[in-house]
Amino acid sequence: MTIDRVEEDREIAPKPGRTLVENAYATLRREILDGVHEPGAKLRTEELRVRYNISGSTMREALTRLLGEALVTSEGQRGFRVAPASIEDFQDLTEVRKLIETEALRQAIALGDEAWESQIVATFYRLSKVEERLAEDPTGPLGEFEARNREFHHALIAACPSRWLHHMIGLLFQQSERYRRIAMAKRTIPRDVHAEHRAIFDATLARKTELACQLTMDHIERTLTVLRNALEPHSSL
Amino acid sequence: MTIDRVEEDREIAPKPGRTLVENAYATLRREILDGVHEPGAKLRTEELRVRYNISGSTMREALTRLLGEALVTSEGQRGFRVAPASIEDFQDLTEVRKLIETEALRQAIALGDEAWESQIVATFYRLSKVEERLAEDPTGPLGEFEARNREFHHALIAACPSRWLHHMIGLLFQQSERYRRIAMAKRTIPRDVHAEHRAIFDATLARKTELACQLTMDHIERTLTVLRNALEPHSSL
DNA sequence: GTCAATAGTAATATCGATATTTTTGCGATA
DNA sequence: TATCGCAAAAATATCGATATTACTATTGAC
Repeated sequence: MTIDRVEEDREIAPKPGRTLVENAYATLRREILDGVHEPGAKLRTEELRVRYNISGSTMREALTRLLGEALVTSEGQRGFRVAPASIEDFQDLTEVRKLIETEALRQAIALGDEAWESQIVATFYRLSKVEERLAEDPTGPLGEFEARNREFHHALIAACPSRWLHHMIGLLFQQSERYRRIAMAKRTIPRDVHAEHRAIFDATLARKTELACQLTMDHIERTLTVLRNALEPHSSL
Repeated sequence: MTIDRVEEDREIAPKPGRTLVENAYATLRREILDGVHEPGAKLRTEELRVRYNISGSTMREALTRLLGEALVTSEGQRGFRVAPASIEDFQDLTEVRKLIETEALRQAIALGDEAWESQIVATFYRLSKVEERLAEDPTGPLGEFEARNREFHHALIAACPSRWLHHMIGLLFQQSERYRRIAMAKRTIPRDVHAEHRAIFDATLARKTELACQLTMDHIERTLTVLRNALEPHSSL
């Protein structure tokens, strides 16, 4: 396992205001999204509870929380596992995201006000900065990129008033994060992510609804293409 | 509270194969969906753990599970509550369901085989039976109706291959159950649910995609209309 | 040599008690 | 009379140990 090595790099910073379950939950989620725990891997409560310095029941509660986000699975009396990942799952994820995120974008463009626009501008700027740094040093701040990327994409659809659309988009976006991580590492075909973001940015602010939606779908689809090309046929994730 | 009264009616039947958390989780979920615990009501672990004869940590785990299905909320160090309900929330739910379920239906009609068709026929038959009984005795087996209704609607889209679409539809359908319960009780405008189901049934088996989708949207929308009419303006749920 | 039964081991699920935090009740002060 | 502070009470979060179940390896029978 790569756990020990990661332990050195990553400072597990338990935020003080939060409860112990919340901290364990947040940390474990990040580790799963980062691929520290491989898809399908067993998550032994004993092992984890030592790792996070909490008790058994508390650890179970954290694991149960991830269950609802479909990042871990649990079978009867045989404990927890990291949710499996497959190219088929990612393909499915991609299609559903295209459907739902474009709908949210449509609504956002129709309803967005000036505050909405300015947030898009702000998050796009911050994303661009980290993209620049990442272009120079590809081993750079991947975690920060993910955060800025999420912020930008969220800002685009922030004016969509549907709580449930937001909820599902959040869920699906998070799921995709696991796959994005692999795609960025194994990238074989060239890709100018920044250009894609700029195109979506321009189209959205110009209120060109159909163009913005089409660009968004292409953007979502592209990560799938990258991952498909990077993977040998039948190789696992 | 109405808890004591309900305790008489409902036999809490802990299925033997399952674990204690699973039982408590299943029971509590059903009670929330049935409105035993009002939206926004506090869920004290002490109270519940006595009710279900389980320990504190175990009860917390069950509650945490409901968190992922958005039936329960939790705030920092101040416990759990039943997720709030509002007409606005139901309206949102309705819109999103229209979007997602029609997409799934489209795919199902495009891909469904004979086994798919036969399952629709079977579940429609069973649903019709309970609808008949319910027409004669409106205070009848509401729980069974919900089950058959769910089975029928699931059969319609069973041929849709997208796991994620199914996952979200399940989530949203469950959420709607809380509101459906209220709508059926407070029904003020007449409604022939059976006719609606038959129309969807016919259109789907005839592979009339657009018609089936339109009927499905109307069907989903109608419960919202009923609920709107039944409610005084600004009255809570 | 394969299979089945089983004892021993590892892991999971559950419990009951304790530590911690929030809420409540009440009197003092302005 | 309002409100502020503080102590008591209630509720929540967490712990460490135990009961229960699943897994594993070994033995014995065919």
